[in-house]
Amino acid sequence: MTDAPAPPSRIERKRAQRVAELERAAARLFAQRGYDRTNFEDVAAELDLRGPSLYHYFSSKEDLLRRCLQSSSEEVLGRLRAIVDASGPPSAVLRSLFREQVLIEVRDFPEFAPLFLTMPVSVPEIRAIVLEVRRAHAAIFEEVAERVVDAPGPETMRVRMSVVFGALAYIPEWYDPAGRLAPDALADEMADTLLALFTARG
Amino acid sequence: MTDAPAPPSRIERKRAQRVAELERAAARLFAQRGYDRTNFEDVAAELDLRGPSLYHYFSSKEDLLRRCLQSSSEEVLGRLRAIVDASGPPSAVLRSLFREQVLIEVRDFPEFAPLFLTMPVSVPEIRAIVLEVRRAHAAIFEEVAERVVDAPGPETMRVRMSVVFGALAYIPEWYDPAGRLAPDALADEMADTLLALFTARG
Amino acid sequence: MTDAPAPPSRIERKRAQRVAELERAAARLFAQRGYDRTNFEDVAAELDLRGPSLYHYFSSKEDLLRRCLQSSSEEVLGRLRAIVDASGPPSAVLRSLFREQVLIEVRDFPEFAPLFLTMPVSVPEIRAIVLEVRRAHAAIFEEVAERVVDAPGPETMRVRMSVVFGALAYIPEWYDPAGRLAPDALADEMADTLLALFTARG
Amino acid sequence: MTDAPAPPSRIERKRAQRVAELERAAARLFAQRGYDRTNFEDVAAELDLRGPSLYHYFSSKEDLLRRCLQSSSEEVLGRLRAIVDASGPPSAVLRSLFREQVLIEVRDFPEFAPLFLTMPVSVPEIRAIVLEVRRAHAAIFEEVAERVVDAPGPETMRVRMSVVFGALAYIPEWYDPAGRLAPDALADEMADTLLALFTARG
DNA sequence: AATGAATGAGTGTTCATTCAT
DNA sequence: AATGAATGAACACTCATTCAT
Repeated sequence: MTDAPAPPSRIERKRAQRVAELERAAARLFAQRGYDRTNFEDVAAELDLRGPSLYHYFSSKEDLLRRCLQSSSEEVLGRLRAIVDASGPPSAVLRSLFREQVLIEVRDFPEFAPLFLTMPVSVPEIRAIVLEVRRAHAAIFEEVAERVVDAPGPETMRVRMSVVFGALAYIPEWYDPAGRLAPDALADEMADTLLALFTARG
Repeated sequence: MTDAPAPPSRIERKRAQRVAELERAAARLFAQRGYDRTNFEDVAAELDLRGPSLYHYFSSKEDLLRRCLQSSSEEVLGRLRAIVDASGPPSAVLRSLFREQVLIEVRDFPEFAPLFLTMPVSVPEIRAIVLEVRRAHAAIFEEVAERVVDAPGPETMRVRMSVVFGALAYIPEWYDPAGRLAPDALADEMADTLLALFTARG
Repeated sequence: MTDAPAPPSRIERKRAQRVAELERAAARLFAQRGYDRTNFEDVAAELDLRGPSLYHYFSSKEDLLRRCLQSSSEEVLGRLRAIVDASGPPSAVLRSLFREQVLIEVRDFPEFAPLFLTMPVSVPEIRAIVLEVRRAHAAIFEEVAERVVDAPGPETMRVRMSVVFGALAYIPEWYDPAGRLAPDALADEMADTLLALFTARG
Repeated sequence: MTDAPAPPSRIERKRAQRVAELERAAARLFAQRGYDRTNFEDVAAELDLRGPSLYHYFSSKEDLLRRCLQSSSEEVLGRLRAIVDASGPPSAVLRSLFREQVLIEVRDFPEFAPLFLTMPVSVPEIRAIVLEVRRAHAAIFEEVAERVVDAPGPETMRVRMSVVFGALAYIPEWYDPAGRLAPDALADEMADTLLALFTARG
């Protein structure tokens, strides 16, 4: 009864690509300057457009941010869940999660990661979205972490997880991809360091 | 050359107190809403004043933020340096630093800590101040940390320090002072966890 | 000198019909929301078109309104003049005019009547058109009315005519075609009431 | 327990006067151009101010209109009710109401009357206010009119009242205060004409 | 004929800042 | 010291209009 999902026409593909470009540009500016200090004119200028043109693709500034968050979170959470689904000893899975998260932040989605990690969002409705994504993100790590460690107290566990998330969130603030530490090396080093929080003798 | 420091008159003391109150109120709002979403009218309202009255105490909004940062950073860095100056084995000093930092964040300066840690500052000049304070803050920890650990590579050290700072910066984002974990307990737990990064067998 | 009026081709007829549909849709929205709050996108949507498509039929928004006014005023004025042209005692003609005007407003052209009567037009050029139509419209009634009444002073006449036009213009504001009073009954009642202004003993 | 109503200070009186001036200026423009075509800049310019300055007195454009409606409707309805309260034969009271209404429109509140009578309001919330005032306004006339006339059918009554309100609402559209007909003369003429709708032999 | 894309002009609104009182 | 008044700058958003396809 429902229409078969029509293959995207050439015009739809072009539009989708434009939206993706705009989201990337917007995410970069949002992360750099914060949501409030980022205006439509500047986002549009990144693609040689004028501000009001963005309204052909996004219904409002809030909508623009929402879509940045949504499309990137889907991708990121998908990748992390794929790792969890692959079998293996829990500690190996956890280490892979750490590595993947680092690579996501510094190599694959450097524009989007700060949106969830550090960008302050004053609009309450969007703040809720960010928190929800963070919760889903945290749940992935916590589920695996609990299978690695032999049950410390719940508060101890919470503190250790906070160290993990704090450390991961902090990466974009200090890591310089042009520096001596390659993304892969950072991923390994960080993964080992964080894994030790759960496997080392306390 | 300079005037002898005259003892502060009663009026001057009153003014200094007012400034301190305003700084605290402003810091609270800055941390809650971000710098851009915080306006003079609302800061002034916290002390039953109107917006323009703040110009008797601060020359601009930027100046207000700068002074919030300055007065709190002086206090915080002073307390941390005092711990370093007290003698003791490096690992004990490092642990005390961690504890102190946690207590500063959650018990003694909950209003000010987010200013350095998470508040996004788009004004470049102030961003520089924040970065400078962070650098001084980090230096205190790094100096001690280097005496604790038996020289891993510099990149390893950098990653570990980033875990420390990330974890410490993340605390205000998740810690609920009204929850089961008392500030002192959090301080101990966090101190132990972070110290293990440097003392545990790698 | 002019081209012989070629018979309208099928395409031309289709186009004329489309124009008429668009005018009716536009008139409805203009009357409902006012000229300023009515946009091309919404007018076009009534015929499952997009905004810019209207430029195939109208050269501007102002032109659209102008044509709404023109085509409806031609029809309306034509019908009223036809009544005047039919012979009969002046009071009977005047009564018929009142009836016809009421039926035009509530039954035959409910979309267009408010355009002349109540829609505010801020665009000066169009305001002039509306006023011109109103003048032609008024002239029809005044010519007959003057033959009915035995010459009261010109100011008295003017006041009475203003009552007539005011009352007629007010109808779309209060009359509910779905209510107890059928269009024909309203037309009779209103015609009698207005006619009494000119025939009753003063 | 409650504070005695403090006498308005000099500064409060000045502000109230300013608000009244702004309301009058705004009403004039709203009536002339309609709500949508009237912008803050132009309203402010009437008092040699700039647009944003109006936000010291009105919280929004909608608020400005709302206050125009409120303050004028209070005054107008008060004056009409005072006439009803004064004793006298119903037909004399009704005639006085008609006179007063005419004088309100053309002499005392020429700026405000069109707001209720002819200005189209697209903002639904304000439309409701206008309708509510119109209802209260109509109720005053209807109550007296019903005591004048010896019970025609309800529909006849409704039509006659619609003629009254239509005629009264139409006045600002055609009456020229600089013309031959003085406000008082118009008031008398109109009052007699409208009264005849209820007293003349049908 | 129809429209997706784009834009310039215009507008309501916020707010840091100035100044006279 | 405090503030009411005022404003310029900035910005989100709307919309009629143009144009290439």
